[in-house]
Amino acid sequence: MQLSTHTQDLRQPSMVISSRMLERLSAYRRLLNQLLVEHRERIYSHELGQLAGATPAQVRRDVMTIGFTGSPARGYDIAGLLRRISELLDPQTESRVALIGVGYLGRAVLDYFSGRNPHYPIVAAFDVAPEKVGRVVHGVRCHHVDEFEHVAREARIDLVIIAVPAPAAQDVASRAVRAGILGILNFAPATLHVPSDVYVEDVDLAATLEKVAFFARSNASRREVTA
Amino acid sequence: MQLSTHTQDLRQPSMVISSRMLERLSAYRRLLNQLLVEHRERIYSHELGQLAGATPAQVRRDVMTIGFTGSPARGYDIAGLLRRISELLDPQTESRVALIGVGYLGRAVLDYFSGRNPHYPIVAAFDVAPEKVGRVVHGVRCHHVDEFEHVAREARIDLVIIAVPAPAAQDVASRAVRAGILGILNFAPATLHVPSDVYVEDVDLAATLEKVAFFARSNASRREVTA
DNA sequence: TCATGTGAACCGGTTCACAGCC
DNA sequence: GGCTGTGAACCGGTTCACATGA
Repeated sequence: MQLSTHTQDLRQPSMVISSRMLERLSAYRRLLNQLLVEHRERIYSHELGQLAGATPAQVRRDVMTIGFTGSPARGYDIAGLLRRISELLDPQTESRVALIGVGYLGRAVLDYFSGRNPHYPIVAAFDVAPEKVGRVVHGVRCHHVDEFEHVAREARIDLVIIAVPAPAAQDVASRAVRAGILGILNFAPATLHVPSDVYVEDVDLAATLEKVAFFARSNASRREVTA
Repeated sequence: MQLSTHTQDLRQPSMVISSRMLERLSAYRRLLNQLLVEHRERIYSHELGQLAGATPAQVRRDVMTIGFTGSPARGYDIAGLLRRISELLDPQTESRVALIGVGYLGRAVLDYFSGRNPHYPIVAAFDVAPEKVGRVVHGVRCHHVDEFEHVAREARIDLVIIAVPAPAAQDVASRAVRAGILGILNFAPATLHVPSDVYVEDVDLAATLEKVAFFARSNASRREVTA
């Protein structure tokens, strides 16, 4: 019999949350927060769905999956649902983040995250350029990449954001893995090869723009055909 | 009987390319390009799969879907496959892009794309800050957002990249739609409501980092359990 | 009446497994 | 033998449709 507290205390034992669903939960949370600020108290699945760009059925399914319950008469309690989602998404302990690569994109990322979400503080930055090493950018000290393992263990880094040129990406990823990090947000257009217990999320800006162009075009030709 | 050239000439009549598959095709292309530079001529599905982080079956299925054929004895011809993928992904006419929001992220995007891919030139930027309007950033002139419709029609903009604060996002998106653009790459953490023939791709950096943290954590606890 | 909760059907995408061929 | 090409099975995620309840 298991009596000690453990990480599942507040979570359904066998709840499986997919990547897609996690994105929706993020969106719901953002919207519910806004609604709460506007002193709105309750909401129906079709309203939240409309706001989040999801179907009512999907909202109900998501809410059900995370083990929250509304009432047919009054919909969902906004504050309660918000609490439940945050309980699920926010880590028990903060996840400490390092940025590798302090170019334009890296600085944008620093700016974007600095002071934004206390659950994911960026506590160190790394680069190879001598003029950047030693500097403090957006409140974060920049170290040389060669010191990564040392500094990362010291600062107890859990996650890294890779914003280096593609040819350097695998190298810094391998360093990060050696330093025991658990997850990577990769902006470099390169496929990272890491052990399967390290989670990698790729954000390829060029490919994303290509995608927009591609589907925008196919929408356009559909428009021509139907016109 | 249809004799005139039209956009389907080089494409399979009823080929359906999903979002996921498009991302893989981008990755294949990147890798094939590299291989070609290294004077490699042929490649097997399991090799390309390994490089791209896909299964051999998936590579074969993708190649089949785009109507390219290899040989069991020698695998795929790299140059030929590359040509076929580019034929599919690259637009017949360039897609002209505008950036809205010239903050850190906007500038990073400008830097990232400036001179990179001639198929998607960023030809104009927009902001509301008086000190930015009129300036030239990374080779792109910055206009006031109020002039969007006028400038966008003049410059024949097809796509916009939105990098403004969330509260301003819907407004600039609506302007863009009114100006007749076809696709939006949206970095603002807001759900954009646009007509269904406008393609929107959201990139939410905060949510993405949250996702990495979430799955990194669940990997970690799995690691503890199996350890 | 109208909304939630949910089993069941559905759908798109992935993987299997094998025929055909060098 | 080992690869490609591909129908068929499979799987996860979405949507349907209806029982239930205020």
